[in-house]
Amino acid sequence: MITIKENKIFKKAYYKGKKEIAHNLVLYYIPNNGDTKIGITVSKKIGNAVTRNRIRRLVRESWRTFCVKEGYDVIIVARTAAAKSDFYAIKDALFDLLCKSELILQ
RNA sequence: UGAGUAGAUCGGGCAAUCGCAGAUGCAACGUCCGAAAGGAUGCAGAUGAGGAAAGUCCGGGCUCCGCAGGGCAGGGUGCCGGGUAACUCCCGGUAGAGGCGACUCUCAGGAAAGUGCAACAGAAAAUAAACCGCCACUUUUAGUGGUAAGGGUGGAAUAGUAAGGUAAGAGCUUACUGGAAAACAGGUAACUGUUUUUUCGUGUAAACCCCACUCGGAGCAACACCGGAUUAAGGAGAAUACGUUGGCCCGACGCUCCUUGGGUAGGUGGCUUGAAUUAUGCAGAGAUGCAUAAUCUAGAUAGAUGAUUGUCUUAAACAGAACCCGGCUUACAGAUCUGCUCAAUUU
RNA sequence: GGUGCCAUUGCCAAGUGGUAAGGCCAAGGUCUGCAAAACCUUUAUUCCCCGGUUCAAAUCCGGGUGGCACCU
Repeated sequence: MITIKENKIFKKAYYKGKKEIAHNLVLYYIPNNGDTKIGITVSKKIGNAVTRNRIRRLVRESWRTFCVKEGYDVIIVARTAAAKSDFYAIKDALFDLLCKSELILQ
């Protein structure tokens, strides 16, 4: 799993990329010419450090179970409802988003 | 048994599968990224967030500011003694307040060194004073003098109660109580007790201030090293000037400094062996100190602990290390243990 | 991670212990044929919250909450 570290790519995906929305997650994606990278954003509005860490881990664990097409920058933003979601809710939401955006393989 | 009070400990456990992090060992000495410094990549078994990691309210280590120097200004602390690396911390005591009690709480120096303030009300708010009243005298719907007992105001009115005394009164006198001072005794001290003397000028210092002690500034985004890139334009000063030591002056040190614009801002160290943890013993009333033995117990850099299943008593509260320690404060479901107090009952 | 600042009416804000100025907005009135302008009147009661000092706290002291800025 390769993560996005530059602020440039985040901004580029927000302004130029496409997006899909679920009730607790938002997915931005934009094609690049390399490996698929993932960036996870959980803002301070959602909760304290423990809550934010937990959401990030759940998203990362869900991402690990899916096979995704090569050549995209993908950014996942957590919404306020994600603080009360358990693992299965986040996994289902992420699956829906990946199906809608046609990034998922199989 | 119930109610309370003080203190201590824990803060989900175990097993299986998948996944993450750095270090160690083995393998490899290659491949990939990069201008370089350097980084990534295989396998293994162990290890991997807290009592508050939080707030950043104090104190210290560490690093830099040449040394960390002097003075002024400014800040902090404030009953006494002790502990500590240090402290707005802790322990023991004193005084005051609360509670039947165990016990708890307290920013607890000085108001007679000086300055200020005390709105409204009230006669008067501080070198006392005289509105009503009381008493005496007179020129009698009033004035002069005496008076602090009584009235009313206020948070606060020059100590309170009783008796004597007086024209009326007054610590004017006496007794008791309160305060202050002195002597003696006890205590390291704060202070306590006894005796004597004295009628005894309010409150506020979390107002300025005084006294005693104490504090240089900044913070790991500090700082050091390696490598790279850029160095253009304008301005100031040249020893009675400028800059640094983030308030000022002295002292010390240095020769460059400032403004605007552009470019580059990558990596490594700092980083975890420490006022460390555990156990035992000794000293002490306690905080704590000393000695011996054993142990190594996160170190990331967009930031590592998660998911699933089973099981146990319950899908556990508050909550995530970021240089490191000692405290304080704040948040917190629940569980366990110990000392003590009060009430009821039984023996 | 560290450092600093702020919170007062709907908005902008003044206020160095004695009961909260001013402007804008709003509401009502006067004026006008109707408006605007002008003039008059009204609107803080938990001064972000909790405790303390004081006779008395928006103000002084301690703790908390929320917001903002800077250091990369």
